[in-house]
Amino acid sequence: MHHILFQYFQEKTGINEGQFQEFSPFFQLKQLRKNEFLLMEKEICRSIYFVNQGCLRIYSIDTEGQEHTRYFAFERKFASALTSFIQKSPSFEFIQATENTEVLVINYDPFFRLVEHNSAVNKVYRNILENAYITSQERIYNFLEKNALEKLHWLLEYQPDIFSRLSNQMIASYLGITPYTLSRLKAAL
Amino acid sequence: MHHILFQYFQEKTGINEGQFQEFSPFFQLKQLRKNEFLLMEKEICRSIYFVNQGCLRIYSIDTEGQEHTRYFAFERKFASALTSFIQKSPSFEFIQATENTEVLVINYDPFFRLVEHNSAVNKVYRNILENAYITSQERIYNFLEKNALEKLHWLLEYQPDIFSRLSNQMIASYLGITPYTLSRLKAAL
DNA sequence: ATGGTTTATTGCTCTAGAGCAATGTTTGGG
DNA sequence: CCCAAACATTGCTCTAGAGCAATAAACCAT
Repeated sequence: MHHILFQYFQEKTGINEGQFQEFSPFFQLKQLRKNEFLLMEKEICRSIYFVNQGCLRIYSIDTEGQEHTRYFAFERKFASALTSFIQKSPSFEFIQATENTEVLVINYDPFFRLVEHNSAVNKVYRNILENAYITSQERIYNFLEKNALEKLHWLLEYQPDIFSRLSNQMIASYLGITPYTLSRLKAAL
Repeated sequence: MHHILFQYFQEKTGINEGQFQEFSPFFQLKQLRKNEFLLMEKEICRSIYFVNQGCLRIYSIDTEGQEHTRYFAFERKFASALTSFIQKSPSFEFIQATENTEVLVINYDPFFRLVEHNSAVNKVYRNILENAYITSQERIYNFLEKNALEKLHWLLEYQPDIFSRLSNQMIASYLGITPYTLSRLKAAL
């Protein structure tokens, strides 16, 4: 069950199975049922998750009760409420499984010990941060520069699979528009 | 002139002056006049900059000609078009000095050699990435959850110094609103 | 299959903020 | 110190998309 994670590390760092096994026991398997939460708002996020199968949704709820989805982590993706995890601060984000999901979990202390002392984990963490940043930038510029229709086109082009696995409500909250607007735009496509 | 950078490294990693001098020659001093560019759109960003004195503005121009400012790097901050720098891809961002500015420059190859082989630089790079991500998130949630007036209040609270050093046009482009709206809101405060 | 709950669609109204134009104010180079 | 160019303010109009309400469709547990 660590096989997918090994592949991931191999691609990113070129390590072999022996080197992988030095730290793989720190990643523990966890099964989640649809809608189960890994993290609630205000809790400190103490783990990073690697999705073997399924999907995690990371979102926040603003003062008006609006949900804002930041990220959908599908297979072979790491996910965490990174700001909370890094700073050990209360999270403003929720992490929830959108379907039955299998994840590998690693906790803060072993993770950062490995970041300091294992060059493969160091490199993968750097890679996670780099990708988190780049994804985040892409999102900002999509919000700034695109209107609702352009955002929808962007999503259709770059993440079309999202439409078959997630509800319109979730997609709308990801695009930063209302489900009403999303519905109208889809009808007019 | 590397003194401020040494302080920065000392705070973040606890290294001493001897350890700092092992890599500090890779950072070279550069003087910029007001409005001078460090990077134009479509160029590949091949350096990271540390601001000794002054301010760098990182911004993009969208298809409608609108400027969007992502970041103001004041004293003691690192700045780069990170996405371009990391991926060696053409930048969609500009980097420009908003006033006469003194920076320390380090280029891609020596930088990443140091990231791999010098634990202080590795740690500082991780820290740059973590902060870049956290800042970026903060910005996304500010855009999603706040209206124009709330964004202005947020800026007044957390970065009030910006108002005395930068034009309203730049501030508006940072908040994602028009200068008209900013002007009206300020008048009504 | 069947009924009840959740989710999606669509007509209608309303508003925050964009954009233009005209005017006033600041700034810095000669 | 002065004047041109850049920058800021403000009245007015317009629009993308929010929000509500009513209806239709999809989903799920028994």
